[in-house]
Amino acid sequence: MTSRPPRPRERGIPEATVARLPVYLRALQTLQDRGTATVSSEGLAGAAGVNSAKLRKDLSHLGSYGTRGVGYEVEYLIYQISRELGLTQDWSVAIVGIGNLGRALANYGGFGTRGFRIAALLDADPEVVGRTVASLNVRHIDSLEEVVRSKGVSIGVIATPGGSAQGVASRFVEAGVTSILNFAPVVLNVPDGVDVRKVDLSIELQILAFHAQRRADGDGHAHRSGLEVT
Amino acid sequence: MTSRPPRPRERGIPEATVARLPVYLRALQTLQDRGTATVSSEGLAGAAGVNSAKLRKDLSHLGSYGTRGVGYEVEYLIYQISRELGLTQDWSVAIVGIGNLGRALANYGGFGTRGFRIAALLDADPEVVGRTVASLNVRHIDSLEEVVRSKGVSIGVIATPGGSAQGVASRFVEAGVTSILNFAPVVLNVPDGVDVRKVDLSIELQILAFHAQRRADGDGHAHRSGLEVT
DNA sequence: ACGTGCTTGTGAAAGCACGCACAAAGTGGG
DNA sequence: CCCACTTTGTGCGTGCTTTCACAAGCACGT
Repeated sequence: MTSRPPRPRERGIPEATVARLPVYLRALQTLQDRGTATVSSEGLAGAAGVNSAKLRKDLSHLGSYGTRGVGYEVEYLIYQISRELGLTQDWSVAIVGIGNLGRALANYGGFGTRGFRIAALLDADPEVVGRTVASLNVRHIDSLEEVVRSKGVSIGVIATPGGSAQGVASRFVEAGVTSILNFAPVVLNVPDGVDVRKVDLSIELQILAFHAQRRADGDGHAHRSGLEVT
Repeated sequence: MTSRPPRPRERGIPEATVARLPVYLRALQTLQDRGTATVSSEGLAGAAGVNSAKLRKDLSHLGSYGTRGVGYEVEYLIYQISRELGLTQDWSVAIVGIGNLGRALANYGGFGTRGFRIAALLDADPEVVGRTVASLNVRHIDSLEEVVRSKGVSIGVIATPGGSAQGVASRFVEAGVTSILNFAPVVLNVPDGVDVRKVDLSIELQILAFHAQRRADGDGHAHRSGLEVT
């Protein structure tokens, strides 16, 4: 907002930082909704649940967007992080598997404020195909390739049972989708150049159980809190 | 199965390893279902999507459960990992927020084969309270404390809208729950000694978008695939 | 009984990530 | 104009993670 950034970035943001940027972004949006115009690293770090030095180092990877003695301008920083994450363009998302989880995803309107548009819902069950979910018509899985092409889908979400996941993934890849978010409890096999991220409910529970057990039998010392899925 | 483990473990499994154990466990169960009795580190690593040296080092933290020249006995290793993760005991789980996501979680029967029992479903909406979901009666959120006590709930799952999440978390903590799995898009504030893990759909999408953008504009070199949520 | 072949378990090195602590830089008051 | 105060950006030490490479160990055939 002040002047044009001299050197926007120089290729090479650490993976750990990338994983935290969305958290900062959300905290910033909350602040903006409250009418806050400026925030210090300390304040933002508190809202995001991280150390302030870590926050500053993370932000320094995108450029020098703060003002010493003052802090960061909320609106400007939102824009810079959004741009870095690629949210200034629209991403077209297709969800396969319209069970409870698929429906939850489809109805989860606020996908990081904007940047993501759910372009299609697909399922194999003839009972589900043809229904309307989140004001979208559920189409049959056989039309996956056609849908990807016509809607320009660039991100595929897999919310099917484990058994069907690999097949769907392969079809996504075949159709040219190179970003996949997998909710099915299987390890997907994809060629190089395809980016797969996995979200697994039972894995998270198992990690919690491990720490709970550790606290229970070892006992004595408490465990650090605020663990994040990074 | 052979002989009793001499030194089961010696307190201090790296966090990164703990996060991968559930993945190994699932891969092992898949192998067992196929009737495989023995597997090499190479084979298991392939099924779990990791480097075989990493797998061996991970397993070495639990003890020496392999046989050189042969590999690991599937059944025995399943038992050891389950025990380490604390899955040999039963964990009682309560889910708050029975929207689409809450229902998806409630119906997701195969919680890592076993170890987790969904003990209660809670919601604030009078429209939902009293209904039956996954053969459980949905109770009102006001009975949270009573339910935690009577059912011995040790893990709380929050699947509410963001606005209600902190309140629910505080009530869980107040009631003595020290493990929380949070699906709401907010940073929870909890005292030390409480373990919070967060699963956030839109954060995962944003990370995918970042890599996709990077591939698109920078282009040239492909990006490593098979990223996991660790 | 012994050698061959395969696989584990682990020392060592390289790479990352985190957090402290401070210099650099900007603001505002006098 | 200068000084005191605030907050950013970062150099550096520390500890964790990953990967390589190989010695140690076990099974099996002869």
